[in-house]
Amino acid sequence: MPRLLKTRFAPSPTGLLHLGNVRTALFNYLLARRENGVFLLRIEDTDAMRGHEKYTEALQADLRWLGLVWSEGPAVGGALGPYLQSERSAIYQRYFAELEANGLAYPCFCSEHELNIARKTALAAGRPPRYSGKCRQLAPEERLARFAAGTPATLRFHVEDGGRVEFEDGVRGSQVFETSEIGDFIIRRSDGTPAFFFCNAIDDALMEVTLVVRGEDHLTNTPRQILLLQALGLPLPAYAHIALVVGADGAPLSKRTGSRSVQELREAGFLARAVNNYLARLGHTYENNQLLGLDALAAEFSARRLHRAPARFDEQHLHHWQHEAVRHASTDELCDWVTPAARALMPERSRDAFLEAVRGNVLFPPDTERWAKVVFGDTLEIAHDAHQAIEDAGKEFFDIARRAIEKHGGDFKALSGMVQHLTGRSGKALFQPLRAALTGALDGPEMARLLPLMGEERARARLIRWSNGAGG
RNA sequence: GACCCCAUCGUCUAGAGGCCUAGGACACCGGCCUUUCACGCCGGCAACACGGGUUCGACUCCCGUUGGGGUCGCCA
Repeated sequence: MPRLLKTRFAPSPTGLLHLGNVRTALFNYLLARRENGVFLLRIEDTDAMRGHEKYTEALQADLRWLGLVWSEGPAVGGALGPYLQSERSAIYQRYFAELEANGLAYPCFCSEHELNIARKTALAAGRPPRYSGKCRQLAPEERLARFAAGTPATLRFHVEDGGRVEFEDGVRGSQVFETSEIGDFIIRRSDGTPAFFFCNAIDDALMEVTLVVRGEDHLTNTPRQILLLQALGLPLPAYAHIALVVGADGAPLSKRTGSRSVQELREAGFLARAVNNYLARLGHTYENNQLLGLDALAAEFSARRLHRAPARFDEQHLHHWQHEAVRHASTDELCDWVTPAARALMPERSRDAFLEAVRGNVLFPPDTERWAKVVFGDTLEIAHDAHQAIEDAGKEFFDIARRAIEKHGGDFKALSGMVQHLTGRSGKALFQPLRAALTGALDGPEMARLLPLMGEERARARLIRWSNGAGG
């Protein structure tokens, strides 16, 4: 009988969520959703660093913004909580005690400094930088003496040499690791807090997570967690390690290579649907090239369709999905999305028509504001090339244009037709100066849609400005 | 350094031995639409990292080389 699929996202609130993080969250969400399973959120705030509450809140806001709702975790609860690791100390203590009682873990008195030196010497000598196991040999009385002296101690999990750990990775296939390559690792820090390898694995088991989808950076750490879980007799989840996202230069994602936090993307005006569509296709493939909603994204998501090589972040692709998202957004959505200044400029009754007119030509809210100013604003900025086009057309041209607008109002086709007829100009020579004087630019949305929104008075004034002034 | 993972157009990718004259998307270029530009629509350019095998046949399998990524933390 197959267990209900339960995936999880277990971020550490040490900073804002970025593209790589949130992609992992998305994949977990999509998998759970496709199977009607559970998507769980757990906050790994063990080091209790300052500011973590701020980030805990921020990460939940980011997830909600993207629509990646969790059905178990902080804020929504669940039977297997608490879902903040900082509230689970008592649980961890039990397992530490069990491990120690069974002789599977031992206190280590080596100082950080000492360990660093050992690691460096090992590396320099071409040996693997693995813990020597020094404190494992300590006699009981020696341990007692150190404790009595107040020497700080960590707790190490003992990994026996000569074994092997095998598991099936959901995206990489079967994996085999020798235990001799692992070494004893720390599961409790000297300040008593649990280390990542430990609480992460324990919680997955205790919270009944059935599938762990995480970055490839955890692949070679997986055998440690399996060993731990086996030592404790806890159930093992299935694992799937996804390739990491790298920057345009192929190096790990950094601010330098365009990696931005989800918060920054949202503030820049990216639409959640654009981010989701981009991320779901980064290292994964869909037959459908249309903009998809989360449910459609989930329906065709498959771990088998995940590419195993690191994927490069490409801003152009993100922009493509942003363009699609803007194109398909409802006018209500767009109205919420534009800048407050643009919103203030748009008259209620021409709001929808305006948004429909410009949506194909805008990517971000400031772009919309630009057109709102052009269409509804009183002053007009004229770009250099536009100014040139106006001058080239000459004053007589605008005398005629003025008369045309007085006759035809917001009917751009009739207006331009009349100007063509009376000036003999057509094509570029006809439309560019008209567009330049009316909008201050040589490119933009269809004039036939902008002019009626602009209103006859505003348009007329803009044409008169370049004419001989007669009839002002 | 050891171990692990990976390698198809510039980028994201399809491809599970003959369906490949290597398909799609983004970008780019061209055309159409629009009496202008943009939007939209249509089309084009463009890749199997290299070297050995295995096979009647290799993008697909094996080995090596090169390149990239990851892990080996009292970070998660």
